Amino acid sequence: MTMRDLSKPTTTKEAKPPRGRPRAFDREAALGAATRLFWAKGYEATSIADLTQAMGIGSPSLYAAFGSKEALYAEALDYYRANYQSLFWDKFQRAPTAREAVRTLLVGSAGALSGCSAGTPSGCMIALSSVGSEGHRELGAKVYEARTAGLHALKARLQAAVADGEVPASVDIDALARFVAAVQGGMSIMARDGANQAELESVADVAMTGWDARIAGSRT
Amino acid sequence: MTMRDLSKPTTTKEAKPPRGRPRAFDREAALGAATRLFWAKGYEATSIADLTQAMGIGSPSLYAAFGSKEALYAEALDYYRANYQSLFWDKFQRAPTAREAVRTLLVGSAGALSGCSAGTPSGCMIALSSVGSEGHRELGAKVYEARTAGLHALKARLQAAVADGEVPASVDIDALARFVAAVQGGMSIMARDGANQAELESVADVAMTGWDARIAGSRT
DNA sequence: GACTTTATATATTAGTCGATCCATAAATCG
DNA sequence: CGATTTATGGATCGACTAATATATAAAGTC
Repeated sequence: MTMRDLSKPTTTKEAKPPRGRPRAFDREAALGAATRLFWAKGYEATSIADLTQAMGIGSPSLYAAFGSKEALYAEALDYYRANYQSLFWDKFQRAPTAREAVRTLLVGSAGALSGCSAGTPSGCMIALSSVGSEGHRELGAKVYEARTAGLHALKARLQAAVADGEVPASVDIDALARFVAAVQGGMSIMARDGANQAELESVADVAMTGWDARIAGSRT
Repeated sequence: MTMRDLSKPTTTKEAKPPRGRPRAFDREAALGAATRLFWAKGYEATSIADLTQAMGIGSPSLYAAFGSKEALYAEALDYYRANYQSLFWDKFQRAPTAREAVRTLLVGSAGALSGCSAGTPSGCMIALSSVGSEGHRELGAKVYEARTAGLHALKARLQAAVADGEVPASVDIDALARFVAAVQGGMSIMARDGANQAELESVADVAMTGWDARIAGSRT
């Protein structure tokens, strides 16, 4: 007669616990710990021993839950995008104008990348990942896709702005999008070197000056 | 009686060959090969076996000549700066104006980072190095110094431009220098993802628009 | 020539890597 | 209850890691 009795009867899964011994750790929390470790140290430099210690589990549990180090890294990339990168990309998507979208993206990046959120490494895990150069082709392709997704989002927003009349059609959309992506990537490198939020925001500020000049200049 | 007899008598070193068996390989060439391998794969992912194969020597010769993997990487950083990075930083130093210095730096970076020079990896070895995050503190400090050296050169050139009257004193020197450094760093990330020279040059072009607007805007 | 010094090639070191085996524990099913 | 299924902890696997020991080779010095 409680709400609990009716809360999930229509969902096909999760009604019954699985057959065998239940997992003794929180899979999501362990994945989060692994993500932050990969984020801070990179793929190659992070060992299974490092991971099991940070996750608080034994290696057999790690392999049972995630399959392999590569599979764990792939899941960590998804976890990062969903739980950290989305913070400022969501604002980008919701902004009313392309200019405000880019501005909030760069300013939000300045805050997030400088490591203000306690317990998170500095810089973007995806921008700074070099797993593709280290000989892991599949993971490299996944990181590459994640990186280009940002560039495509910028291009799409700019094209929409051209359609809306916010941005003149004479603007080089690709160049402007790549410029914003490059500034954001550079901010990650500087963040890893210890740049603080104010310093990164000043970069974003200059970049917005460039944005405005580029759009104003194309009207001639 | 030949020129050779007189060419180096005043130099205290290199006159005589060293005492024992002479080295059978070209140390500089081997260092160059090691540099390009570290450059392409990063420190952690490059093994001694990879290095000895690329350098064409055995591991005892490597350790006799360079000391350790870390010492070899440190020398590779110096080799990179002297033989690759100097190509576009020299132009920066020789440019008559700060604007031309920055422009030639970014355009030169676009060419060099996109891997046009045959046989060199894409992107900047120093900008993309994550050796400091991988737990190697000394090497990380060396990479950090190399990265900040570029930023300091930019600041110094801007200050000189202010003294010359090229740039108004109201300009935020630090922000502008960091902006240029960030753009250059972002270009390295894009280069590693396969961006070609024209794409990187378009980024440099937008960045220069930002530079001009920033300086013009500060006059108000 | 004998002696010293340095470099190379082969083989090997102790340690760490990612990944598993095994025995035991903890749950559901019948 | 026994049977089945899954998870865990400890031990361990072969492969690879950075770094060396040993023996031989090639140079200068005397």
